[in-house]
Amino acid sequence: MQNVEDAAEPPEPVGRREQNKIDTRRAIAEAALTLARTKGAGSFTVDQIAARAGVSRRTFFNYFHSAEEALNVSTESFLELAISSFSRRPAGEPLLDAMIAALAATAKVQDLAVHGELFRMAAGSPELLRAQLHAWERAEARIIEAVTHHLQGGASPLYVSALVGSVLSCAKAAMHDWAADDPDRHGDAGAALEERMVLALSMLRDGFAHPA
Amino acid sequence: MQNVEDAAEPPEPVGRREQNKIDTRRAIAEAALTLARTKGAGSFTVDQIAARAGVSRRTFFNYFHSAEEALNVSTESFLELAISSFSRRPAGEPLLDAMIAALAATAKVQDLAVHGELFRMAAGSPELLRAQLHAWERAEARIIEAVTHHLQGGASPLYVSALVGSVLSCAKAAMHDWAADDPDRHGDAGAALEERMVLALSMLRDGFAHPA
DNA sequence: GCCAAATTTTGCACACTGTGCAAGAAATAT
DNA sequence: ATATTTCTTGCACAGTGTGCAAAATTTGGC
Repeated sequence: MQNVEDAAEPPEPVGRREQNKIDTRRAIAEAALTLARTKGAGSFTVDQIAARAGVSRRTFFNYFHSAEEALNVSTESFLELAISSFSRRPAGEPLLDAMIAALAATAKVQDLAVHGELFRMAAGSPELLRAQLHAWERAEARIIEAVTHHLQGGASPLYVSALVGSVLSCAKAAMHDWAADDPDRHGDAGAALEERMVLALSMLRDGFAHPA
Repeated sequence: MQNVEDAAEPPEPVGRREQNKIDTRRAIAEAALTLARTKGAGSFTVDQIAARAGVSRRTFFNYFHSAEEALNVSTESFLELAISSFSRRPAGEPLLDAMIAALAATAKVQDLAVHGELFRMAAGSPELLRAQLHAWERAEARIIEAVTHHLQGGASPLYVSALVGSVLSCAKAAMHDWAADDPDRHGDAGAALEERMVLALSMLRDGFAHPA
């Protein structure tokens, strides 16, 4: 039982400590999601999550500040991926193009069904909604920082934050619209979401001149 | 003590019941704001608010769901005003123009210093930030509804929600930028905020083509 | 393999939150 | 004046979130 990790990561010393933490985190998040599916968004307790994940109540709070935060792991990772995707765009590329490309790419990759679920759940759970909004807000702050750095002083703070906010609003609108469609209809969910992302961001680029 | 209200409102039967509720609400909100200023954003309890407002803890919860909600009365009323201002715009007016005008008008009228304060407080209090984001979200939903109604089916849901989200993001960015400036510098805060609103929304109308 | 140091988990205590309920107080209607 | 509606309050109760110190686990040196 010693060679658990000799396939993928060369310079990654994944000791048992870190691996255990990752596993625990995942177990908690999964437990929370299962409970949300079973009993509904705001209708279960931290104790239930902890029990299902096989940890103590106290340990749960070592990983998350609230039940809703545990549910949003998926949202966070989506945004995380979008950010890293953006930061890997070529330097000269126009901002909006880079953002569109990054978001569209992310829409393909991610485990999308869950996001639709979460979006819909949030409609009936204020606490969950607040947590999601907060996650987007944190992502926005990070993207603003990245873009500011990317433009190297070539734009006012107001410009950057208005731009980033608008882009994320369009992405959110796209996800909202996408999630509102009945969940498991046509085959490629990724394509459907990507299409809407591109569409919404094109509208933005147009300055919303044409009510398409 | 019988003619307490015979000066301004002709057809408004403001009974003692309603007036008391209004007063209580205001007293609670003020108490919360005072405490936030004194002890810091997340560093006081509901009991303290209730005590200072002269009501029972239970009554507090009859008016607000949380301490943060009580703090956000001001934010809510700002958005409320913006919405009603928008809905009074002439029918033929282009959407973006109407929204710009509505927000700019609201920026002048409102009791602005408090908003700056709240924005800055939110930076150090996750719970308050979430509450504010939630307030904006609720306003967004209402505006989307208003705009949809205003356009009478002439635009896709995606267009409307992307547009409204972007506009509000710009407004938020403007307030953020405005609040970040040192609080009490030049005379007319309203003008400063209005200017930024118009600026940010002009950028939006440009499709953010020029990094001004 | 075994022990010491570092880190993580856990139980416990404690202050605080948010809500249902029923009794009491205040405003309104008759 | 009194009956009725509406608001306030106290109480109970389940749940939250965090500090703290005692286990339990992992890591590294020998």
